[in-house]
Amino acid sequence: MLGRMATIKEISRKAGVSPTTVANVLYGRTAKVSAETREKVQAIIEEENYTPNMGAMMLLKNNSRIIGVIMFTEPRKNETVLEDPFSSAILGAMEREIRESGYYMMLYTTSDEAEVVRLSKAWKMDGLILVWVPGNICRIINSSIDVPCVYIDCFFEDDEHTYHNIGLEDRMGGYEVTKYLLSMGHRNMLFLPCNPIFPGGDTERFAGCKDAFAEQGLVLDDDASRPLPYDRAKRLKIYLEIARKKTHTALVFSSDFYASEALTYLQEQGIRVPEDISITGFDDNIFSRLVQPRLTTVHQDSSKKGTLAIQMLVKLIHGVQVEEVRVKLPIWLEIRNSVQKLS
Amino acid sequence: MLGRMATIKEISRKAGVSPTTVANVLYGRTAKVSAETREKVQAIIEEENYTPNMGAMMLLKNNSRIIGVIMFTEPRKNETVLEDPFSSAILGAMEREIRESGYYMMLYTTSDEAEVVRLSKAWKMDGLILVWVPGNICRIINSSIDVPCVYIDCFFEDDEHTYHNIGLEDRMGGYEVTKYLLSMGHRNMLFLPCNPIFPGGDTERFAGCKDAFAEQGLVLDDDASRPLPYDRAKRLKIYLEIARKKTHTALVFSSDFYASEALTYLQEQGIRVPEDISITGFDDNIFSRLVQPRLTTVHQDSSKKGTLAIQMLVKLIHGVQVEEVRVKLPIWLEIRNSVQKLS
DNA sequence: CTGTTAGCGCGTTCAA
DNA sequence: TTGAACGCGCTAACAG
Repeated sequence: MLGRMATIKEISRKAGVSPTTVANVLYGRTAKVSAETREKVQAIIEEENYTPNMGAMMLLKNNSRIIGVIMFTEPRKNETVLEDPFSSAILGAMEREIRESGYYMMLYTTSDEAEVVRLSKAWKMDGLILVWVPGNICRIINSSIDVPCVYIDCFFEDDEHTYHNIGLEDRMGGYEVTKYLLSMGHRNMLFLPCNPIFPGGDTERFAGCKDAFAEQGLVLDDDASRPLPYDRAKRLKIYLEIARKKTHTALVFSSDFYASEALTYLQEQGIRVPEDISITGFDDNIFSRLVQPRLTTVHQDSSKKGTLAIQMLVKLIHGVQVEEVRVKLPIWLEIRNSVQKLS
Repeated sequence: MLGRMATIKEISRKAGVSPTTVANVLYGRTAKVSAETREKVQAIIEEENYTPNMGAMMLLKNNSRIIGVIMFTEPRKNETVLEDPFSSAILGAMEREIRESGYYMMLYTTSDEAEVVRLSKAWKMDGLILVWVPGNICRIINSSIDVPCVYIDCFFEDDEHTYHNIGLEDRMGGYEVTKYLLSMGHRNMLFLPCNPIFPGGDTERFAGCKDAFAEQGLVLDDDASRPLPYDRAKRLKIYLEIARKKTHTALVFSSDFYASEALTYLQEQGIRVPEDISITGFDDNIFSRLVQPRLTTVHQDSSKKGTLAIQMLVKLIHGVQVEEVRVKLPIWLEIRNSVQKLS
């Protein structure tokens, strides 16, 4: 307990045996140690609360039992991604699953693939979780890293590598919400993706919106998508501008976070939701149930993404073949009160 | 880039020099290496994207540059604490500060102090951040661990050890909000702490509530505090029961999370806020600005807690004396629309 | 002046 | 039941 952690050498000295004998006791090689010695050594091991020095283990086994969790931030985005409640749900689930699987979690935020490679090798990581990594960088990482990688919400540009990904029925999400809006009489909708730079989930969701239009023999063109900036003040300006123009009857957001931000702000500016403009979200997290009116939104299970990702990664680490390489978790539409029926 | 990380030995072999020469180049001992050799070796180092094996470093230096971030969960609380937006704000700030200070972040959730001790020693951690640790466990940790520890939102039972803590003007928070309620004519308030087990911030806040009453020559007795259970369904039942009894005119919550939960739920049950009952929050996070009416709440800067904690820890690691051992970050009352003026 | 050999830190296994 | 050797980075001491 006190002072520094006991080493095998110290324990062996206290017990008056060799380090090898201590190791034999530790690993239950009873055939190699007399019962008497075994008990004496065991007692000291417990007394000293012995745990191996992970540095020595790394050197010896060439691995560390560390799972690196890498959250990609975009270079332009200065605030930390972790503050998003969506990532904290995933993170919480991962921490738990990593710990319960007997691994350790190293958390790192970056937008530099070289750093990821260096980190994983310096720490002899057993595996990596990569969240929101752009497709071109996934390719670099997969060809530079030789330990298992599981991606979360990533989209890949090539098929040279086998990518393991935990994703979502994004396209179906866009489709479902748009189909609903159409059924409520909306024809002029605006899609507001979160992410101004990378193609990814947002692109898929917008494709789903188009699908719903096409199904009705209608066309939703590319002008109907307006990416949101990272700066809150700029976003608010955009919300107001759009609502005042009255060219759209419905705003389709790609996250509950921005949807509730817009809803709240527009109300403060005297614009009624859904009477003046309809709003939909995406995620079905706590935000969608706090605002008044409650947000009609697309449900997804964020924690499950984290849990599944770790379970898949641990399988890969153990060399178990994973049948489903690209998981797409189901979504469903959660209808509440933020959409107006148009006559 | 490809395959495993290059070792000094491999680089020395490629350059046709000894490992020592490579080390001399790495550490800029120019006097010991000819300019020609230096450049040749330097080129290979960069080409191979060399980084030291952290396991070897741990063995050599007896530290790891790992900062352990330990989130205490209560044994009864099964859900992960990380999903709380409050902890994600702190966490995000810490991740950033740790990375920018050149350390690595290992994240771990537990309620077992022995595990904390073992973890910190096995990994030769340079320092620890401990969040929401009960006082009796702080004592054990401080006497068993010989690396710097900085606590966040902890309360200590003894003065044998020097505890470094980043906390909040909790008592002042309870005082300010209660003073405001009194000024609005409320005399029957109920304080609803988050944490049914440990004394801590909630106790301080409640003491602040009593201070405000005492200042007016009034008494707030212990019945005016009702801890909330972790089970959501049970909480909702409590909210409704209290509101229906009409014995209290104001509910003083210890977090925006529960305050907005209650506000939303009571509204769904046909109870008007603040006309039928007033509600106040604590934290001033996004929740308080999403609900309608906006929550009157006590402001605190969660991210700053994380940043300051890491800055203090890094100082301690570097052996720098820290003048302010127990930081209490300021709070202020944020008045919005969830409190009714009583005549 | 330039470069090398030797040895430490720790846990594990093979050969003795 | 034990000594020796290995994995890797770093530095003190030493050789060319």
